[in-house]
Amino acid sequence: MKKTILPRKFYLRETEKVARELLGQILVVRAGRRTRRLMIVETEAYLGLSDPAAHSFHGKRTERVRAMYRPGGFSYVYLIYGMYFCLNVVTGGEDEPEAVLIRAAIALDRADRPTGDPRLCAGPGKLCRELAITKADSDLDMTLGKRLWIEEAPRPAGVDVQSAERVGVDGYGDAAHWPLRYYLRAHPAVSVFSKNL
DNA sequence: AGTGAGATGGCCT
DNA sequence: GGCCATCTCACTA
Repeated sequence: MKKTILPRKFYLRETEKVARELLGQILVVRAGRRTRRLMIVETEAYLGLSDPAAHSFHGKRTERVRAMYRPGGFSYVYLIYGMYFCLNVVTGGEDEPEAVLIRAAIALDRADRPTGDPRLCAGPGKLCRELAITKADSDLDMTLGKRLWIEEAPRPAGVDVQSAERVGVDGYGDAAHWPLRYYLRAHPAVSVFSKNL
Protein backbone atom coordinates (compact mmCIF):
# COMPACT_ATOMS: atom_id res chain seq x y z
CA MET A 1 0.00 0.00 0.00
CA LYS A 2 1.35 3.34 -1.08
CA LYS A 3 1.89 6.01 1.56
CA THR A 4 0.98 9.48 0.46
CA ILE A 5 2.91 12.45 1.80
CA LEU A 6 0.51 15.24 2.60
CA PRO A 7 1.08 17.80 -0.19
CA ARG A 8 1.46 21.55 0.11
CA LYS A 9 -2.17 21.93 -0.92
CA PHE A 10 -3.25 20.25 2.32
CA TYR A 11 -1.62 22.98 4.38
CA LEU A 12 -2.80 25.92 2.28
CA ARG A 13 -6.15 25.97 3.96
CA GLU A 14 -7.85 27.34 7.02
CA THR A 15 -5.60 26.60 10.00
CA GLU A 16 -8.34 25.21 12.25
CA LYS A 17 -9.31 22.79 9.51
CA VAL A 18 -5.73 21.63 9.05
CA ALA A 19 -5.30 21.22 12.81
CA ARG A 20 -8.43 19.10 13.02
CA GLU A 21 -7.59 17.00 9.98
CA LEU A 22 -4.05 16.28 11.14
CA LEU A 23 -5.50 14.11 13.89
CA GLY A 24 -5.03 10.47 12.97
CA GLN A 25 -2.39 11.24 10.32
CA ILE A 26 1.10 9.81 10.50
CA LEU A 27 4.05 11.95 11.52
CA VAL A 28 7.26 10.48 10.11
CA VAL A 29 10.74 11.33 11.36
CA ARG A 30 13.84 9.95 9.73
CA ALA A 31 17.16 9.95 11.58
CA GLY A 32 19.95 8.14 9.78
CA ARG A 33 18.68 4.64 8.99
CA ARG A 34 15.89 4.82 11.46
CA THR A 35 12.43 5.98 10.46
CA ARG A 36 9.84 6.53 13.14
CA ARG A 37 6.12 6.67 12.51
CA LEU A 38 3.62 8.14 14.94
CA MET A 39 -0.08 8.83 14.82
CA ILE A 40 -0.94 12.42 15.71
CA VAL A 41 -3.53 12.57 18.49
CA GLU A 42 -3.46 16.21 19.60
CA THR A 43 -2.89 19.58 17.89
CA GLU A 44 -3.42 23.28 18.43
CA ALA A 45 -4.10 26.03 15.90
CA TYR A 46 -2.26 29.36 16.12
CA LEU A 47 -3.92 32.02 14.04
CA GLY A 48 -1.08 34.40 13.38
CA LEU A 49 -1.84 38.09 12.92
CA SER A 50 -5.10 38.03 14.86
CA ASP A 51 -4.07 35.62 17.62
CA PRO A 52 -2.47 37.14 20.73
CA ALA A 53 -1.11 33.73 21.69
CA ALA A 54 0.75 33.31 18.39
CA HIS A 55 4.40 34.25 18.08
CA SER A 56 3.50 36.10 14.88
CA PHE A 57 0.74 38.19 16.49
CA HIS A 58 0.35 41.58 14.80
CA GLY A 59 2.81 40.47 12.15
CA LYS A 60 5.76 40.31 14.49
CA ARG A 61 8.82 39.39 12.44
CA THR A 62 11.91 38.31 14.32
CA GLU A 63 14.59 35.80 13.51
CA ARG A 64 12.90 33.20 15.67
CA VAL A 65 9.53 33.29 13.92
CA ARG A 66 10.85 33.60 10.39
CA ALA A 67 9.72 30.08 9.51
CA MET A 68 6.11 30.95 10.29
CA TYR A 69 6.07 33.27 7.29
CA ARG A 70 6.88 30.47 4.89
CA PRO A 71 4.19 28.78 2.85
CA GLY A 72 2.18 25.95 4.39
CA GLY A 73 4.02 22.67 4.85
CA PHE A 74 7.22 24.05 6.38
CA SER A 75 8.26 23.21 9.92
CA TYR A 76 8.58 25.76 12.71
CA VAL A 77 10.48 24.57 15.78
CA TYR A 78 11.31 26.79 18.76
CA LEU A 79 12.85 26.42 22.20
CA ILE A 80 10.61 26.95 25.21
CA TYR A 81 11.48 27.27 28.90
CA GLY A 82 15.11 26.89 28.09
CA MET A 83 14.93 23.14 27.63
CA TYR A 84 12.10 21.93 25.44
CA PHE A 85 11.41 22.23 21.75
CA CYS A 86 7.98 22.47 20.15
CA LEU A 87 7.17 21.31 16.62
CA ASN A 88 4.71 23.16 14.41
CA VAL A 89 3.61 22.81 10.82
CA VAL A 90 3.08 26.10 9.05
CA THR A 91 -0.29 26.62 7.38
CA GLY A 92 -1.67 29.09 4.88
CA GLY A 93 0.25 30.88 2.16
CA GLU A 94 3.53 32.69 2.30
CA ASP A 95 3.43 35.72 4.63
CA GLU A 96 0.34 34.31 6.30
CA PRO A 97 2.08 33.30 9.53
CA GLU A 98 -0.21 30.65 10.98
CA ALA A 99 0.73 27.22 12.24
CA VAL A 100 -0.40 24.02 13.93
CA LEU A 101 1.41 22.85 17.04
CA ILE A 102 1.84 19.08 17.17
CA ARG A 103 1.10 18.44 20.83
CA ALA A 104 0.99 14.66 21.09
CA ALA A 105 1.36 11.46 19.11
CA ILE A 106 1.65 7.74 19.66
CA ALA A 107 4.44 5.60 18.25
CA LEU A 108 3.49 3.00 15.65
CA ASP A 109 5.17 -0.14 14.41
CA ARG A 110 5.45 -1.13 10.75
CA ALA A 111 1.88 -2.34 10.73
CA ASP A 112 0.82 1.01 12.14
CA ARG A 113 -0.12 -0.44 15.48
CA PRO A 114 0.58 1.44 18.72
CA THR A 115 3.77 0.33 20.45
CA GLY A 116 5.63 1.07 23.68
CA ASP A 117 4.60 3.59 26.32
CA PRO A 118 1.58 5.44 24.95
CA ARG A 119 2.56 8.58 26.88
CA LEU A 120 6.12 8.85 25.61
CA CYS A 121 5.09 11.63 23.21
CA ALA A 122 2.15 12.98 25.22
CA GLY A 123 3.06 16.68 25.08
CA PRO A 124 4.95 18.94 22.67
CA GLY A 125 8.15 18.99 24.72
CA LYS A 126 8.16 15.25 25.30
CA LEU A 127 7.48 14.58 21.64
CA CYS A 128 10.47 16.60 20.47
CA ARG A 129 12.71 15.18 23.16
CA GLU A 130 11.77 11.62 22.24
CA LEU A 131 12.21 12.19 18.50
CA ALA A 132 15.32 14.37 18.88
CA ILE A 133 13.65 17.24 17.06
CA THR A 134 15.52 20.51 17.61
CA LYS A 135 15.90 23.98 16.21
CA ALA A 136 17.92 22.41 13.40
CA ASP A 137 14.65 20.92 12.17
CA SER A 138 12.97 24.29 11.86
CA ASP A 139 12.22 25.81 8.46
CA LEU A 140 12.29 22.46 6.64
CA ASP A 141 9.93 21.67 3.80
CA MET A 142 7.77 18.85 5.14
CA THR A 143 6.29 17.97 1.76
CA LEU A 144 9.55 16.48 0.48
CA GLY A 145 9.82 13.27 2.54
CA LYS A 146 13.42 13.79 3.60
CA ARG A 147 13.73 14.27 7.37
CA LEU A 148 10.26 15.19 8.53
CA TRP A 149 6.88 14.73 6.90
CA ILE A 150 3.28 13.72 7.46
CA GLU A 151 1.57 10.88 5.64
CA GLU A 152 -2.06 10.32 4.96
CA ALA A 153 -3.34 7.72 7.39
CA PRO A 154 -3.94 4.31 5.83
CA ARG A 155 -7.46 4.39 7.13
CA PRO A 156 -9.67 7.43 7.50
CA ALA A 157 -8.62 9.40 10.57
CA GLY A 158 -10.52 8.76 13.78
CA VAL A 159 -13.55 11.00 13.75
CA ASP A 160 -14.15 11.32 17.47
CA VAL A 161 -12.56 14.73 17.78
CA GLN A 162 -12.80 16.87 20.88
CA SER A 163 -11.96 20.57 20.92
CA ALA A 164 -10.97 22.63 23.95
CA GLU A 165 -9.05 25.68 25.09
CA ARG A 166 -5.37 25.69 24.29
CA VAL A 167 -2.80 24.75 26.92
CA GLY A 168 -0.41 27.22 28.51
CA VAL A 169 -1.87 30.37 27.02
CA ASP A 170 -3.39 31.97 30.11
CA GLY A 171 -2.84 35.69 30.14
CA TYR A 172 -3.77 36.34 26.52
CA GLY A 173 -7.28 37.54 27.40
CA ASP A 174 -10.04 36.21 25.17
CA ALA A 175 -7.68 34.12 23.13
CA ALA A 176 -7.02 31.92 26.14
CA HIS A 177 -10.53 30.56 25.72
CA TRP A 178 -10.62 30.03 21.99
CA PRO A 179 -11.29 26.33 21.37
CA LEU A 180 -8.31 25.83 19.09
CA ARG A 181 -7.03 22.65 20.65
CA TYR A 182 -8.08 19.40 19.02
CA TYR A 183 -7.58 15.87 20.24
CA LEU A 184 -8.88 12.34 19.86
CA ARG A 185 -11.37 11.82 22.63
CA ALA A 186 -10.06 9.77 25.55
CA HIS A 187 -6.98 8.63 23.63
CA PRO A 188 -4.25 7.51 26.09
CA ALA A 189 -1.55 9.54 24.32
CA VAL A 190 -3.31 12.91 24.71
CA SER A 191 -1.29 15.25 26.93
CA VAL A 192 -3.91 16.78 29.22
CA PHE A 193 -7.61 16.12 29.45
CA SER A 194 -10.14 18.89 29.84
CA LYS A 195 -11.98 19.19 33.11
CA ASN A 196 -15.35 18.76 31.48
CA LEU A 197 -14.52 15.69 29.43
C1' DA B 1 -6.22 14.40 42.60
C1' DG B 2 -4.57 18.64 42.89
C1' DT B 3 -1.11 22.34 43.78
C1' DG B 4 3.52 24.51 43.61
C1' DA B 5 8.13 25.16 42.62
C1' DG B 6 12.44 24.42 40.15
C1' DA B 7 15.07 23.54 36.06
C1' DT B 8 17.21 26.45 32.36
C1' DG B 9 18.33 29.55 28.32
C1' DG B 10 17.03 32.09 24.16
C1' DC B 11 14.42 35.84 22.91
C1' DC B 12 12.66 40.52 23.18
C1' DT B 13 12.32 45.37 25.16
C1' DG C 1 15.55 41.68 33.41
C1' DG C 2 11.36 39.30 32.65
C1' DC C 3 8.89 36.26 30.05
C1' DC C 4 7.75 31.93 28.12
C1' DA C 5 2.68 27.38 23.10
C1' DT C 6 6.75 22.61 29.30
C1' DC C 7 7.73 18.76 32.33
C1' DT C 8 8.78 16.40 36.59
C1' DC C 9 8.82 15.71 41.23
C1' DA C 10 7.60 16.75 45.93
C1' DC C 11 4.22 17.87 48.79
C1' DT C 12 -0.66 18.16 50.58
C1' DA C 13 -4.97 15.67 51.59
